[in-house]
Amino acid sequence: MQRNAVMLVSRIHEAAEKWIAAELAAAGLKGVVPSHGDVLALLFRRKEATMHELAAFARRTKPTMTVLVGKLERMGLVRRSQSPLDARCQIVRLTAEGEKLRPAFESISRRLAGRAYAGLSPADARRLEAALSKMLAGFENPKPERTQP
Amino acid sequence: MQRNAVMLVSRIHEAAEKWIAAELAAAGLKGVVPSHGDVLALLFRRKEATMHELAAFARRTKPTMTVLVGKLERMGLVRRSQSPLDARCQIVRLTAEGEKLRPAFESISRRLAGRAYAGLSPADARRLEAALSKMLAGFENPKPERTQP
DNA sequence: GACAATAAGTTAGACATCTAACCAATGTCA
DNA sequence: TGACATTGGTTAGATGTCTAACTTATTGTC
Repeated sequence: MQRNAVMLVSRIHEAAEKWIAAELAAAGLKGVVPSHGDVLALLFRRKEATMHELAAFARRTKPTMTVLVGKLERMGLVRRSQSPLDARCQIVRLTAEGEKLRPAFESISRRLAGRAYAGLSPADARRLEAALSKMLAGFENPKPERTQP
Repeated sequence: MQRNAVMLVSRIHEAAEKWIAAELAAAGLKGVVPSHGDVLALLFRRKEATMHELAAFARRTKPTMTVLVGKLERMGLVRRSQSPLDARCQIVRLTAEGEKLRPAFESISRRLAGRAYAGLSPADARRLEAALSKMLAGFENPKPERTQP
Protein backbone atom coordinates (compact mmCIF):
# COMPACT_ATOMS: atom_id res chain seq x y z
CA MET A 1 0.00 0.00 0.00
CA GLN A 2 1.47 3.32 -1.03
CA ARG A 3 1.22 6.04 1.58
CA ASN A 4 1.66 9.13 -0.47
CA ALA A 5 0.12 12.39 0.56
CA VAL A 6 -2.93 12.24 -1.71
CA MET A 7 -3.85 8.79 -0.48
CA LEU A 8 -3.43 9.92 3.11
CA VAL A 9 -5.55 12.98 2.50
CA SER A 10 -8.32 10.87 1.01
CA ARG A 11 -8.33 8.49 3.91
CA ILE A 12 -8.28 11.25 6.49
CA HIS A 13 -11.17 12.94 4.74
CA GLU A 14 -13.22 9.76 4.76
CA ALA A 15 -12.34 8.92 8.35
CA ALA A 16 -13.18 12.44 9.50
CA GLU A 17 -16.54 12.40 7.70
CA LYS A 18 -17.39 9.09 9.28
CA TRP A 19 -16.36 10.37 12.70
CA ILE A 20 -18.47 13.50 12.31
CA ALA A 21 -21.49 11.53 11.12
CA ALA A 22 -21.17 9.24 14.14
CA GLU A 23 -20.94 12.20 16.51
CA LEU A 24 -24.00 13.82 14.94
CA ALA A 25 -25.90 10.56 15.32
CA ALA A 26 -24.82 10.38 18.95
CA ALA A 27 -26.18 13.91 19.39
CA GLY A 28 -29.57 12.70 18.23
CA LEU A 29 -29.16 13.67 14.60
CA LYS A 30 -29.46 10.31 12.90
CA GLY A 31 -29.01 10.50 9.14
CA VAL A 32 -27.41 13.93 9.18
CA VAL A 33 -24.26 14.17 7.09
CA PRO A 34 -21.45 16.73 7.23
CA SER A 35 -23.05 18.82 4.49
CA HIS A 36 -26.06 19.32 6.71
CA GLY A 37 -23.61 20.30 9.39
CA ASP A 38 -22.18 22.98 7.13
CA VAL A 39 -25.66 24.42 6.61
CA LEU A 40 -26.31 24.58 10.34
CA ALA A 41 -22.81 25.93 10.99
CA LEU A 42 -23.44 28.96 8.82
CA LEU A 43 -26.83 29.57 10.41
CA PHE A 44 -25.31 29.43 13.89
CA ARG A 45 -22.96 32.13 12.77
CA ARG A 46 -25.26 34.35 10.75
CA LYS A 47 -28.88 33.77 11.82
CA GLU A 48 -30.08 33.65 8.23
CA ALA A 49 -28.82 32.88 4.76
CA THR A 50 -30.09 32.37 1.23
CA MET A 51 -29.87 29.06 -0.58
CA HIS A 52 -27.18 30.55 -2.74
CA GLU A 53 -25.08 31.57 0.24
CA LEU A 54 -25.50 28.19 1.88
CA ALA A 55 -24.46 26.43 -1.32
CA ALA A 56 -21.35 28.57 -1.60
CA PHE A 57 -20.42 28.04 2.03
CA ALA A 58 -20.86 24.28 1.89
CA ARG A 59 -19.26 24.14 -1.57
CA ARG A 60 -22.22 22.28 -3.02
CA THR A 61 -24.39 23.04 -6.02
CA LYS A 62 -27.75 24.74 -5.77
CA PRO A 63 -29.77 21.60 -6.55
CA THR A 64 -27.90 19.76 -3.81
CA MET A 65 -28.69 22.53 -1.38
CA THR A 66 -32.36 22.25 -2.27
CA VAL A 67 -32.22 18.61 -1.16
CA LEU A 68 -30.19 19.30 1.98
CA VAL A 69 -32.35 22.16 3.22
CA GLY A 70 -35.45 20.16 2.34
CA LYS A 71 -34.36 17.43 4.70
CA LEU A 72 -33.45 19.83 7.50
CA GLU A 73 -36.84 21.45 7.06
CA ARG A 74 -38.62 18.10 7.29
CA MET A 75 -36.62 17.44 10.45
CA GLY A 76 -37.92 20.71 11.85
CA LEU A 77 -34.48 22.29 12.28
CA VAL A 78 -34.75 25.13 9.74
CA ARG A 79 -37.50 27.16 8.11
CA ARG A 80 -37.62 28.61 4.60
CA SER A 81 -39.34 31.86 3.69
CA GLN A 82 -39.36 34.16 0.72
CA SER A 83 -37.29 37.32 0.99
CA PRO A 84 -39.36 40.50 1.01
CA LEU A 85 -36.55 42.38 -0.69
CA ASP A 86 -35.90 40.03 -3.58
CA ALA A 87 -38.72 37.69 -4.50
CA ARG A 88 -36.25 35.26 -6.04
CA CYS A 89 -34.45 34.57 -2.77
CA GLN A 90 -35.37 32.00 -0.17
CA ILE A 91 -34.28 32.96 3.34
CA VAL A 92 -33.33 30.04 5.55
CA ARG A 93 -33.38 30.38 9.34
CA LEU A 94 -32.96 28.09 12.31
CA THR A 95 -36.07 27.06 14.22
CA ALA A 96 -36.05 26.99 18.03
CA GLU A 97 -35.47 23.27 17.70
CA GLY A 98 -32.45 23.89 15.48
CA GLU A 99 -31.05 26.50 17.85
CA LYS A 100 -30.97 23.90 20.59
CA LEU A 101 -28.26 22.04 18.72
CA ARG A 102 -25.70 24.80 19.01
CA PRO A 103 -23.89 23.46 22.10
CA ALA A 104 -23.65 19.95 20.65
CA PHE A 105 -22.21 21.38 17.45
CA GLU A 106 -19.64 23.44 19.23
CA SER A 107 -18.58 20.43 21.20
CA ILE A 108 -18.19 18.30 18.08
CA SER A 109 -16.25 21.04 16.37
CA ARG A 110 -13.90 21.40 19.31
CA ARG A 111 -13.33 17.69 19.65
CA LEU A 112 -12.75 17.36 15.91
CA ALA A 113 -9.93 19.86 16.04
CA GLY A 114 -8.51 18.22 19.13
CA ARG A 115 -8.45 14.88 17.45
CA ALA A 116 -6.93 16.19 14.25
CA TYR A 117 -4.07 17.92 16.00
CA ALA A 118 -3.48 15.27 18.64
CA GLY A 119 0.19 14.46 18.93
CA LEU A 120 1.35 17.45 16.90
CA SER A 121 3.39 20.24 18.42
CA PRO A 122 2.26 23.78 17.59
CA ALA A 123 5.22 24.09 15.24
CA ASP A 124 4.31 20.84 13.52
CA ALA A 125 0.74 22.02 13.20
CA ARG A 126 1.88 25.26 11.61
CA ARG A 127 4.11 23.45 9.14
CA LEU A 128 1.32 21.01 8.33
CA GLU A 129 -1.14 23.78 7.56
CA ALA A 130 1.40 25.57 5.40
CA ALA A 131 2.14 22.44 3.41
CA LEU A 132 -1.54 21.63 2.97
CA SER A 133 -2.30 25.17 1.85
CA LYS A 134 0.39 24.90 -0.80
CA MET A 135 -0.96 21.55 -1.91
CA LEU A 136 -4.48 22.89 -2.20
CA ALA A 137 -3.30 25.83 -4.24
CA GLY A 138 -1.54 23.42 -6.58
CA PHE A 139 -4.82 21.68 -7.32
CA GLU A 140 -7.12 24.66 -7.39
CA ASN A 141 -4.93 26.96 -9.45
CA PRO A 142 -3.54 24.53 -11.96
CA LYS A 143 -0.40 25.87 -13.52
CA PRO A 144 0.30 24.83 -17.07
CA GLU A 145 2.17 21.65 -16.36
CA ARG A 146 5.15 20.14 -18.03
CA THR A 147 3.58 17.17 -19.81
CA GLN A 148 5.29 13.91 -19.05
CA PRO A 149 4.36 11.16 -21.51
CA MET B 1 -12.99 31.23 6.61
CA GLN B 2 -11.13 29.01 9.00
CA ARG B 3 -8.21 27.16 7.49
CA ASN B 4 -7.70 24.39 9.93
CA ALA B 5 -6.21 21.12 8.89
CA VAL B 6 -9.46 19.19 8.55
CA MET B 7 -10.97 21.83 6.31
CA LEU B 8 -7.83 21.88 4.19
CA VAL B 9 -7.82 18.11 3.93
CA SER B 10 -11.45 18.11 2.77
CA ARG B 11 -10.81 20.69 0.14
CA ILE B 12 -7.68 18.98 -1.13
CA HIS B 13 -9.57 15.72 -1.35
CA GLU B 14 -12.34 17.30 -3.39
CA ALA B 15 -9.97 19.22 -5.62
CA ALA B 16 -7.87 16.12 -6.25
CA GLU B 17 -10.95 14.04 -7.11
CA LYS B 18 -12.10 16.67 -9.51
CA TRP B 19 -8.67 16.88 -11.11
CA ILE B 20 -8.49 13.10 -11.50
CA ALA B 21 -11.98 12.92 -13.00
CA ALA B 22 -11.04 15.63 -15.49
CA GLU B 23 -7.84 13.81 -16.45
CA LEU B 24 -9.74 10.56 -16.91
CA ALA B 25 -12.25 12.33 -19.12
CA ALA B 26 -9.39 13.82 -21.14
CA ALA B 27 -8.03 10.30 -21.59
CA GLY B 28 -11.32 9.29 -23.18
CA LEU B 29 -12.93 7.92 -20.03
CA LYS B 30 -15.93 10.18 -19.71
CA GLY B 31 -17.98 9.46 -16.63
CA VAL B 32 -15.29 7.47 -14.89
CA VAL B 33 -14.75 8.46 -11.27
CA PRO B 34 -11.76 7.81 -9.02
CA SER B 35 -13.33 4.67 -7.59
CA HIS B 36 -13.35 3.17 -11.06
CA GLY B 37 -9.72 4.19 -11.25
CA ASP B 38 -9.00 2.23 -8.07
CA VAL B 39 -10.54 -0.87 -9.63
CA LEU B 40 -8.42 -0.55 -12.74
CA ALA B 41 -5.34 0.28 -10.68
CA LEU B 42 -5.51 -3.02 -8.82
CA LEU B 43 -6.07 -4.93 -12.06
CA PHE B 44 -3.05 -3.28 -13.67
CA ARG B 45 -1.05 -4.57 -10.75
CA ARG B 46 -2.50 -8.04 -10.27
CA LYS B 47 -4.13 -9.19 -13.52
CA GLU B 48 -7.20 -10.48 -11.67
CA ALA B 49 -9.12 -9.93 -8.49
CA THR B 50 -12.38 -10.93 -6.83
CA MET B 51 -15.14 -8.45 -6.09
CA HIS B 52 -14.27 -8.73 -2.45
CA GLU B 53 -10.62 -7.86 -3.05
CA LEU B 54 -11.55 -4.92 -5.24
CA ALA B 55 -13.95 -3.61 -2.62
CA ALA B 56 -11.28 -3.81 0.08
CA PHE B 57 -8.70 -2.12 -2.11
CA ALA B 58 -10.99 0.73 -3.11
CA ARG B 59 -12.41 0.92 0.44
CA ARG B 60 -15.97 0.65 -0.83
CA THR B 61 -18.75 -1.72 0.15
CA LYS B 62 -19.58 -4.82 -1.84
CA PRO B 63 -22.83 -3.45 -3.27
CA THR B 64 -20.96 -0.38 -4.46
CA MET B 65 -18.38 -2.58 -6.13
CA THR B 66 -21.16 -4.46 -7.92
CA VAL B 67 -22.26 -1.16 -9.45
CA LEU B 68 -18.73 0.02 -10.28
CA VAL B 69 -17.65 -3.20 -11.97
CA GLY B 70 -20.98 -3.37 -13.76
CA LYS B 71 -20.28 -0.02 -15.35
CA LEU B 72 -16.70 -0.92 -16.31
CA GLU B 73 -18.05 -4.12 -17.83
CA ARG B 74 -20.62 -2.22 -19.89
CA MET B 75 -17.81 0.04 -21.04
CA GLY B 76 -15.93 -3.03 -22.21
CA LEU B 77 -12.93 -2.46 -19.93
CA VAL B 78 -13.24 -5.51 -17.65
CA ARG B 79 -14.78 -8.95 -17.79
CA ARG B 80 -16.36 -10.97 -15.00
CA SER B 81 -16.23 -14.75 -14.73
CA GLN B 82 -16.97 -17.30 -12.09
CA SER B 83 -14.02 -18.80 -10.26
CA PRO B 84 -13.55 -22.52 -10.95
CA LEU B 85 -12.10 -23.01 -7.48
CA ASP B 86 -14.83 -21.31 -5.46
CA ALA B 87 -18.19 -21.02 -7.13
CA ARG B 88 -19.07 -18.04 -4.94
CA CYS B 89 -16.26 -15.86 -6.29
CA GLN B 90 -16.43 -13.63 -9.32
CA ILE B 91 -13.06 -13.13 -10.98
CA VAL B 92 -12.61 -9.74 -12.60
CA ARG B 93 -10.01 -9.24 -15.34
CA LEU B 94 -9.06 -6.48 -17.74
CA THR B 95 -10.09 -6.83 -21.37
CA ALA B 96 -7.68 -5.95 -24.16
CA GLU B 97 -9.48 -2.64 -24.34
CA GLY B 98 -8.89 -2.06 -20.65
CA GLU B 99 -5.24 -2.99 -20.90
CA LYS B 100 -4.76 -0.20 -23.43
CA LEU B 101 -5.43 2.34 -20.69
CA ARG B 102 -2.37 1.43 -18.67
CA PRO B 103 -0.06 4.15 -20.05
CA ALA B 104 -2.67 6.86 -19.58
CA PHE B 105 -3.20 5.74 -16.01
CA GLU B 106 0.46 5.73 -15.20
CA SER B 107 0.76 9.22 -16.61
CA ILE B 108 -2.12 10.50 -14.52
CA SER B 109 -0.73 8.87 -11.42
CA ARG B 110 2.69 10.39 -11.98
CA ARG B 111 1.31 13.85 -12.65
CA LEU B 112 -0.95 13.62 -9.62
CA ALA B 113 2.02 13.02 -7.35
CA GLY B 114 3.97 15.78 -9.05
CA ARG B 115 1.17 18.23 -8.50
CA ALA B 116 0.64 17.23 -4.88
CA TYR B 117 4.28 17.64 -3.95
CA ALA B 118 4.95 20.71 -6.08
CA GLY B 119 6.77 23.34 -4.08
CA LEU B 120 7.66 21.03 -1.21
CA SER B 121 11.20 20.08 -0.41
CA PRO B 122 11.87 16.39 0.22
CA ALA B 123 12.19 17.17 3.92
CA ASP B 124 8.89 19.02 3.90
CA ALA B 125 7.28 16.13 2.10
CA ARG B 126 8.56 13.70 4.67
CA ARG B 127 7.29 15.82 7.55
CA LEU B 128 3.94 16.24 5.82
CA GLU B 129 3.49 12.51 5.38
CA ALA B 130 4.45 11.87 8.98
CA ALA B 131 1.97 14.43 10.25
CA LEU B 132 -0.81 13.11 8.03
CA SER B 133 -0.14 9.54 9.11
CA LYS B 134 -0.45 10.59 12.72
CA MET B 135 -3.66 12.43 11.97
CA LEU B 136 -5.15 9.45 10.18
CA ALA B 137 -4.28 7.18 13.07
CA GLY B 138 -6.04 9.59 15.40
CA PHE B 139 -9.28 9.17 13.45
CA GLU B 140 -9.07 5.49 12.66
CA ASN B 141 -7.97 4.28 16.09
CA PRO B 142 -10.07 6.47 18.29
CA LYS B 143 -8.63 6.65 21.76
CA PRO B 144 -11.08 7.13 24.61
CA GLU B 145 -11.22 10.88 24.61
CA ARG B 146 -11.38 13.30 27.44
CA THR B 147 -14.94 14.60 27.11
CA GLN B 148 -15.14 18.37 26.97
CA PRO B 149 -18.66 19.71 27.59
C1' DG C 1 -39.98 51.67 -21.17
C1' DA C 2 -38.98 47.30 -23.86
C1' DC C 3 -36.08 43.52 -24.09
C1' DA C 4 -32.02 40.92 -23.50
C1' DA C 5 -28.95 39.26 -19.98
C1' DT C 6 -28.23 37.73 -15.48
C1' DA C 7 -29.37 35.60 -11.13
C1' DA C 8 -31.96 32.48 -7.62
C1' DG C 9 -34.21 28.28 -7.17
C1' DT C 10 -36.43 24.14 -8.49
C1' DT C 11 -37.30 19.97 -11.25
C1' DA C 12 -35.72 15.92 -13.85
C1' DG C 13 -32.68 12.40 -14.53
C1' DA C 14 -28.41 9.99 -13.68
C1' DC C 15 -25.12 7.86 -10.63
C1' DA C 16 -22.06 6.55 -6.61
C1' DT C 17 -22.76 5.29 -2.23
C1' DC C 18 -24.69 3.25 1.82
C1' DT C 19 -27.50 -0.24 4.86
C1' DA C 20 -30.52 -4.13 5.14
C1' DA C 21 -32.04 -8.19 3.42
C1' DC C 22 -31.27 -12.01 0.75
C1' DC C 23 -29.22 -16.21 -1.90
C1' DA C 24 -25.85 -19.58 -2.68
C1' DA C 25 -21.59 -21.90 -1.71
C1' DT C 26 -18.22 -23.23 1.62
C1' DG C 27 -16.47 -24.34 6.20
C1' DT C 28 -17.05 -26.12 10.92
C1' DC C 29 -18.10 -29.13 14.40
C1' DA C 30 -20.72 -32.23 17.23
C1' DT D 1 -23.23 -36.77 8.13
C1' DG D 2 -25.95 -33.02 8.98
C1' DA D 3 -27.11 -28.63 11.16
C1' DC D 4 -25.32 -24.17 11.59
C1' DA D 5 -22.30 -20.41 10.85
C1' DT D 6 -19.46 -17.88 7.63
C1' DT D 7 -18.36 -15.91 3.33
C1' DG D 8 -18.95 -13.89 -1.56
C1' DG D 9 -22.08 -11.50 -4.10
C1' DT D 10 -26.38 -9.38 -5.64
C1' DT D 11 -30.85 -6.95 -5.11
C1' DA D 12 -33.80 -3.33 -3.14
C1' DG D 13 -34.39 1.03 -1.49
C1' DA D 14 -32.78 5.46 0.22
C1' DT D 15 -29.93 9.50 -0.19
C1' DG D 16 -26.39 12.96 -1.44
C1' DT D 17 -24.47 14.58 -5.44
C1' DC D 18 -24.04 16.23 -10.06
C1' DT D 19 -25.42 18.43 -14.87
C1' DA D 20 -28.95 20.18 -17.86
C1' DA D 21 -33.04 22.42 -18.50
C1' DC D 22 -36.56 25.34 -16.82
C1' DT D 23 -39.19 29.20 -14.25
C1' DT D 24 -39.41 33.41 -12.27
C1' DA D 25 -37.55 37.78 -10.79
C1' DT D 26 -34.17 41.45 -11.18
C1' DT D 27 -30.85 44.26 -13.64
C1' DG D 28 -28.76 46.58 -17.47
C1' DT D 29 -28.87 48.70 -21.94
C1' DC D 30 -30.53 50.88 -25.97
